Amino acid sequence: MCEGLRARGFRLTPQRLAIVHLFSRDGSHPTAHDLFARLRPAFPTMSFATVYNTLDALAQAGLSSSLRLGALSGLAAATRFDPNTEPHHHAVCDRCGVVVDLPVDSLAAPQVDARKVRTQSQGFRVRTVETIYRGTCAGCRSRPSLPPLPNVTPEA
Amino acid sequence: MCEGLRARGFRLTPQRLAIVHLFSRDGSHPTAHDLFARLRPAFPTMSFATVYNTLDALAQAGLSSSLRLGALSGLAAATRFDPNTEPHHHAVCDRCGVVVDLPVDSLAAPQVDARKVRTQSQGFRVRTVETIYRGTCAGCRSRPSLPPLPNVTPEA
DNA sequence: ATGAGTGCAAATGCTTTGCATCCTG
DNA sequence: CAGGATGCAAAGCATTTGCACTCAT
Repeated sequence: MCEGLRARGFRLTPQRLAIVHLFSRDGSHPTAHDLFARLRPAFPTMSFATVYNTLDALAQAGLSSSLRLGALSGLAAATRFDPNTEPHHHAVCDRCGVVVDLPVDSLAAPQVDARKVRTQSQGFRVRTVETIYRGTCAGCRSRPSLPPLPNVTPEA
Repeated sequence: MCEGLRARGFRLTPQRLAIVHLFSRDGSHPTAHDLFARLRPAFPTMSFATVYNTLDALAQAGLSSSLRLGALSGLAAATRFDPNTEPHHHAVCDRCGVVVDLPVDSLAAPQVDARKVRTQSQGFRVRTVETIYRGTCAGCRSRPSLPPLPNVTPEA
């Protein structure tokens, strides 16, 4: 992932290396705050600007994408970031907020070649397709009642 | 739509009637600010709280849904609201931000019964499916270069 | 009349920005 | 050693909330 940044002309600072190291192995779709919180111990002077800046650099290099899933209750909806560059869907748990990646063939309705489809009556040229499945994850289903629901990002 | 609100026990105030009247005929997926701006001339004292409150009431009555599509550039991503309660997809133009509804059968990949599918390895029980096609709309494709791109909500 | 709804303003939370300083390439 | 990157704090926005007042039912 670092090579990708370097190839694009981005400088590899210690902060970026740390962010990339953490983010690239993180399948939890962390928010900028999540990453920031985990980096602060090692980089007490780290700022949000740097986290966002690096995430943006990764996006420019095609090494990450962002997800806006909306809030669960009245909380503000933070952008979540995803290092998975393979085509995939997302499943979001309504209760605990966990987000899991789904390979494109794991459901009955694959998104296949819709990318090139030009939607008939509207003249749209489609470039990307994004499918979100909302429901309840296994953990929350087996749990008796709905727990207090902390601030997203479970099983961190 | 008003009946739906009344049936749910919501009071029909002049403000709500105006919001519902405007919103129910609006296929542009307006933001709260869009509606507010169009209502202010007739209701100089209208507040955002009332707009959000009414949109929330409509959502509770199952008469509208919300869309979080993310910002086009660095702007904050406003929630867009949709009075269309039929199952449908959304196509979003990367350039001008326009959002159009797509009937479920207008593309090769229908979302059909995925609602009841339990995604294999993850144990998720899926309740809703949401598909977003991103690309370029007919108008922007025919336009020579990329125009300055004002603050979303084109052809209002 | 009674409590849901309204309006206002302040608060909240995420994200961006300006600018002086730092440090990678 | 030049310009991209960082850190800090303040600014921006969308959205929510508290509270006193109003009005639909």
